Order: sequence, then C-alpha cells, then structure tokens
Amino acid sequence: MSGGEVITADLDPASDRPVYKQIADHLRAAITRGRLHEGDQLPSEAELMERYGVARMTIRNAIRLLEGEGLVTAEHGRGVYVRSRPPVKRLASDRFARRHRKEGKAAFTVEAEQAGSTPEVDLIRVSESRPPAEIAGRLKLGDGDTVIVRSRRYLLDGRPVETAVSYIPADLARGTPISKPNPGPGGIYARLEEQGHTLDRFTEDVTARMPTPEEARLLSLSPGVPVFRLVRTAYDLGGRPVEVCDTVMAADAYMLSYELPAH
Amino acid sequence: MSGGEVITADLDPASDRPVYKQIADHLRAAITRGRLHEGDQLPSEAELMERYGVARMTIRNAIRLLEGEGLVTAEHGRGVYVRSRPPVKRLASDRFARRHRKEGKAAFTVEAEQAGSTPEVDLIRVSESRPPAEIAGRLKLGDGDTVIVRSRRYLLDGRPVETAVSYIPADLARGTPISKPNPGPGGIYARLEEQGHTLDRFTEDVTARMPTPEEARLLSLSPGVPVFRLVRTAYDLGGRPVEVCDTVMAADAYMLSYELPAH
DNA sequence: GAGTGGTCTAGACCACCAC
DNA sequence: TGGTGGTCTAGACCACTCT
Repeated sequence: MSGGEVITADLDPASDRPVYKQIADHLRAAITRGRLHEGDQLPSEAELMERYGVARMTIRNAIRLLEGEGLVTAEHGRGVYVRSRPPVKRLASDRFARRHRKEGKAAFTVEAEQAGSTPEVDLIRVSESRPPAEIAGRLKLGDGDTVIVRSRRYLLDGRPVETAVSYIPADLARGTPISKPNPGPGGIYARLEEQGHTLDRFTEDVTARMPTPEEARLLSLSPGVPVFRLVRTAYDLGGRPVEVCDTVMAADAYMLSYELPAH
Repeated sequence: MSGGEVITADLDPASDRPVYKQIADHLRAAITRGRLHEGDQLPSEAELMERYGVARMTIRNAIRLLEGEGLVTAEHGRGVYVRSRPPVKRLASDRFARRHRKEGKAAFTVEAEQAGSTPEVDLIRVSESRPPAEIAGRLKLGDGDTVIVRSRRYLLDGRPVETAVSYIPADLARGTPISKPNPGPGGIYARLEEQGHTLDRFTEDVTARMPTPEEARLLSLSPGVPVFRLVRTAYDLGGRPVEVCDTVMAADAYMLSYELPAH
C-alpha cells in the first residue's frame, strides 16, 4: 500500500543504538532526503512491524520520536503523515508604525488582508483586576493599581494562531471604549493616542517553549510544535508604559522579523 | 522516599480521559502548584505503579508526556526531576551597536562578561564554498559566486547554547583575516568596516522549532526544549548585504529583546 | 467491516548510578 | 548491590476513519 519501498536500509544488530532509534533514523532520512514528501503517508505500524520484524511498541516509539521532532503527525484511524509546513506569516518590525494605524483597523487585520488571508478574532473577554506581578512591574504600577485586561484569540483562514492578553492601566482606560469588547476603529492604540498618550516606541521580549496543554488546545497545536511567547510594552512620548500585551503564538505559523541599527 | 504524598487526587475510572493523561495531570498540578519544586525528584516509576495500581508503561507514558512539555527530565539510573530553568541570557537590540564593537571583542564575549558569565567558543571551522540557495538570495549573489563559511559553537559557563554559521561574499574577504580561524580584534564586523563596508543596519528573522537530533546533540538539549533559528543579515551604508549569520540557539537559554519605533 | 492508530497489561533483560 | 530509568516483547481491547 503506502510505499514500503521508501525504506532502504536494514537494522544493524551489532549497533549500540536502540532499534527504535535506528528505525526513526531510516524514516527521518526518507523524509529529509525527499523520498517521502509533505503530506505523504508513512507505512502503517503493521507494515513496519513486518518490515523490521519487531514488536509494535518498538515501531510506535520510533514514530513518537519523529512526532516530537515535528516531522510527522499521527492521525487516529487514518495513518501517520509527513507534516506539511503551513504558510508562515511574517511579522515585520514596522507593523505598529503609525501609518499602518490610520486605516481604522487593527494591526493583525491589516496584515492578514495584505497577505491574502482571512483574519478572525474570537474568545474576546474584557475585565478589570489586579495585574500579575510581572505585568505590574512592566507597567510600573503600585500595589493597589488595577488594569483593564483584554484577552482574545486570533485566527488565520480558520486556523487559530495566536492568543493575546493586553493590560492597560485602569486610569488610562476609564471613560473610553478600551474597557468595552469593541474598542472602536484603530483599536486600543488609537484610543490611547486620543487620550493624549501619543505612542513613541515598543519593546518586544521573545522567548520560545513547548505549549501547556491548555495552549495546545486553544491553538490546535500538533505534538512537536513549540510556541513563541512575545511580551510587548508600549510607551508614550513621556516614556510611560501604557500597555503590555502578552501573546502566545504557534511557532509554525510565524516568522518574526526585526531591524536593528548598527550605530 | 521521594514524597509519595505530593499526589493527592485519585484516578477517575468514569472519565474518558486516558489513565496516563490523568496521571500526568496530577503530576503537572503538583509541579505548577508548587508541591514539587525545581530540582525535586518525582516518585519513582515503581512507586507510581503502586500508587495508581497500573502497569509500568502507563506510568512511563505519563512521564514522557511531561518530558515533552519541558516540565521534567528523566536521568538514567538516578530518577525523574522537575526541570530547573537555567538563567536566561537577554539579547538586547543594541547588541551590535558600534559602541559595543570598539573594545576589540566580539559581541558574544562582551555580553557574556557583562552578565558575569564565562564565554567560550569552540568547533571553529572556516571554508570557502557555494552558498545554499537561501543564503545566496539574502546576499544577492549570482550563480558562480562563492562565500567564506565560518561556523562555530558558543558556550556559557561550559554549557553549549548556540551554533552559528556566517557567510561572507568571498570577494569581500580576500586578503583579510576573515578567512582565517581567528579574524582578529573586533571580529569580522571590524574587518568588514576596515575594508570600507561601514555597517548600517541588520535584519533578524526569527523562527522556532524542535531541534534536529544533530542540533540536540551539539547543544546538549533535553527533550521538550525547542530552538530559535535566527538569521541575521548585515548591510553596509550602500545597502549591500555583506554577511548572513545563521544561528541555532537553545530556546531555554535566551530571551530576544527588540525595540520598535511607533512612527 | 477492514484498516488505522490509541491505550493498557505483565512480563523480561539491560544500562546507569550511588552507596 | 539495590534502585533507577531504557528497551523490547506479545499479546488484548478500544476508538476512529473510510468505504
């Protein structure tokens, strides 16, 4: 059926390398050398058991290894397939430039449409509370201060790609639509600038790690796909931090692009 | 021995959730709620088998799940431990500013010493060859053009954290120490500027993924630790790309920090 | 219904570590 | 030497998908 001929090498009984790793090596080589392409189905567990003359768990261990490397995904009842790389969205370092903010649309929406994708936002929740210590520190808030918390999820062409939680000091948001689910045209940055907090610069701190089960669920992540955690702080012309945005992004959906001066 | 009392909940036989996932949930909760701290040992497989009354493979599946999430590491012959987060090196967006380049030291060395760490560089190799297509495109090179390829590995306090491969157009490197293992004080950027290629700006493209087995070996990565791939291109004042540096970094060792203008 | 992967059992032997 | 995790076997039953 699904191409037992893609594997050419035999096991080396003399090798110290465990059998399941040798099998994973064969399958990995078949993928990286192009004998198996994106979307191709791997031989079934039964076929591989026969091919190598080993028990089922040995085959499953080999496949689990490749799954953890992000090379294949197993689909219950269907088979194991070579993972296809989804199109990557490139986030340019000028994506929050003011000229992109004048259209009355949020950055995510503008960018997605320019790339020919369909953007969606869901799971919008807004509340007011005490911020976590890390956020309070970034916003330079005192002990009793509260923030407006805006959380939402972004999707591209139906696929969830990013969750985001924004924290805005409550005193900046009062009397504005910032504390409403729909903050109006241009998003919260437009509202902050209307309040006299003209934006000057942003900092972004980027880390990467494996997702929590909750994040994997919200972003429909396959095994072997890490996430970016990107924490952006917006400063006004007075140097005051006016928003912190804590985002978790499917790492296989993004390329982050930055420009650095040499002087 | 190692605290069977850290797990409080029992299995729910009525639940659809597989037993090994329920066990993983219990252990994960013990970690995230602070009943198990960084470096603590989990109960042994034998203890957990008795505690839950299940077979060994069920326990091992639970632990493998947590390993893949980066929460624990199993050490052969010793036990399973809650992963301790190593200190993170913060890469600031001004790390290639000219003022940091005047000391006669490379960026990695300067930064590490400022942070109180001991930097090392090893596995240095230099050669000349045709660049991969992706690199040739970034350097705007033609078909026959060759590049100097400089690869090396960086370590902090003895731990490997990053591999890097630099590509410099061969015509810029001829007659300079750029094609020698030791390029001299200030590194290759200093040499390029001496040749009249004053640096103007850099771009960095950042992605994240799970490591290949080769990368995991070179960086001594535990299961559940992704890597950053950071491709930096250096441009001179004439807008010509003069170097591309392709780096793979242990994601648990770095925070990438960038500054974005709002205008 | 046939074929796929997902879960689980009950053993065996081995390799590594600490005492 | 005893305890730890690593590999492997040979089964069983289940859940999902496609036809």
